[in-house]
Amino acid sequence: MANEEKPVNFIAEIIEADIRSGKHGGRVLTRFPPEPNGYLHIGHAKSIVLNFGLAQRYHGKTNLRFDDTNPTTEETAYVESIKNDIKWLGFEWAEELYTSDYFETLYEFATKLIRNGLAYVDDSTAAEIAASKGTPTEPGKPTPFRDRSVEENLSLFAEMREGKYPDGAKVLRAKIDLANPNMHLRDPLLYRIKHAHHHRTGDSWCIYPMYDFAHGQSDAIEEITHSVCTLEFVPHRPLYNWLIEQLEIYPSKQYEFARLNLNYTVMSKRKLLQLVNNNYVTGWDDPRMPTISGLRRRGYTATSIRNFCERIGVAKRENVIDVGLLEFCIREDLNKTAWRRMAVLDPVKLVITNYPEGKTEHLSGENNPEVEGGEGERPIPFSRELWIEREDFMEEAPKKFFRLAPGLMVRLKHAYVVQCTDFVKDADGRVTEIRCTYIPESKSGEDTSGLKVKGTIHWVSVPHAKTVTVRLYDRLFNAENPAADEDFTASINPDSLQVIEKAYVEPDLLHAEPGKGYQFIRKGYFTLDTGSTPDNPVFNRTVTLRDTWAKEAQKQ
RNA sequence: UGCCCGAUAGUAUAAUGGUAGUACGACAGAUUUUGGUUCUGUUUGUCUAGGUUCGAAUCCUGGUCGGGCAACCA
Repeated sequence: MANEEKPVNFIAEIIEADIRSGKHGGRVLTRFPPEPNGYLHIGHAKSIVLNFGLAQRYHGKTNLRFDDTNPTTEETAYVESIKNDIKWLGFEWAEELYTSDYFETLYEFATKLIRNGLAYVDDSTAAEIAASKGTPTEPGKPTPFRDRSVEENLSLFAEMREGKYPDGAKVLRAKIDLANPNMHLRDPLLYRIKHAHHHRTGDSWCIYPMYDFAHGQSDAIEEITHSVCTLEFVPHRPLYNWLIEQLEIYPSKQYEFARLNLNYTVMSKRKLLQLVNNNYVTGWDDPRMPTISGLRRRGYTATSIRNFCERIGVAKRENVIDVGLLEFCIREDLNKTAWRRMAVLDPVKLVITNYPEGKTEHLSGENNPEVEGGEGERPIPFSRELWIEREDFMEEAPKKFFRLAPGLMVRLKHAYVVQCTDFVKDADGRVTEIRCTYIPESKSGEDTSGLKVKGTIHWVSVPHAKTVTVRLYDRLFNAENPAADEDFTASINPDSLQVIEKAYVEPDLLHAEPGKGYQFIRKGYFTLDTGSTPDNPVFNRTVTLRDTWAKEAQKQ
């Protein structure tokens, strides 16, 4: 067996059984078959991790196959984004393939069915065909074209290909069973006429195969052993098998699992496209989108997404995963890898009255306390005037408030312990300045003060502070299941983006690298936005830190 | 009122006829120069009614509930 651990899910079990029994000669070849009509989202990531992961685990391979049979919605730009996302997630496909590469073969397959009396050209309109299919409880009836001769069907189908007919004039249908309780077996459509420009085949075709006459056939052509798809294709499986059998091609097998649903978001490409087109977001890669590119821009790592996909499991039961699990996964990864930096998002000035004016000390702080050695240190300038977070001061402190208030002491991270002596308010009652004294012998690393303070706060030296833009993202929807509403845009969160034009950060943050995660101490994880420039650095908040104090404060 | 799929803690997911476990969450505590991290503990579950069996989450039957299936989309 490929490895000693027990199978990770029911599909892995099937594969192991197949390997044991020698089916497919013990070979494992899966495929990931996106349609290039949109960007990949986190639901696709589940499928990618499943398909590529299964192949890796059992020493097989995975093909990337673009299911491009509908030229009116598909574009090369989508192809590029999809390839980029899969690579970024850390997977390598064996072959890059396109269903459109098989158009000629597929056409031959269709003529074989016709020759065997198993397919016919139908001149009925879409409405007529729909009506003649019956309903789930009533059988369908044949249309007047069902019993055309093989010769007539053959020449008509050839004429369809030649472009003799306009869109919708004729279709090719399989001749199966109009009374079958499975609607998909009631003479399904195989080919339709579409005089449309295809992103790869250009204008060489004006008839295009339907999904059911392309997918299984492509699987067979590639000799895919395990064709893994989502639950909505379960009723297609009998048709999948029927066509493979009649065509006498490689017996690929289809297996279905439940797609990923995440609460507080939408996952259908149609809805995501709507968010883009109606400018609810800035694009497919808006950091609030559940797309791979959006998550990446938000600061999610490939590792965290892969871990998430493994942790949610694979089964056939409908499921809704709590977005909190995704957040757990990114925090888990970034906690171990992100370099710590200090940034003040909502500043108020703190003056250390007993610290010499004009003096600067160069303190230092480790980059990553989670790693032995801290991955080195960066210098942090310290002076008499500092920016601190407005929420870290209260005129009157409630119980268990371990921050600043008159008389209270806190440690300034990587620096000294200070005690609040006084504060200044303006005419509107807004605090404009907090005054403290510092304890010189409490310096970090050489503290001889013996003081034990409950709280530590972050800060940035006023004269050394750099200014950056910070974008605070929150969930895009307030409803747990936005798609359940008649209009899913009704529950869009109006506060899903808060822009801070001027946040103060420690100078070293100007050396931030694109694609790297940073923890703004006590505030959350951030990453440089793709639109960031050296002149105007922009940081996106990936996720906040867990905040048990916020919960406590709410109780009070 | 046809066919198909499913039902295990709040959410997911394991247990493949033999002690219902794991993760996230929640709650409590310890540690902490991040109210972060880490550690410890607690909490909550087999849809229902029968049947088979020494023994059923697992097998069988009925029911209930949820989802899917009729696009010239995939």
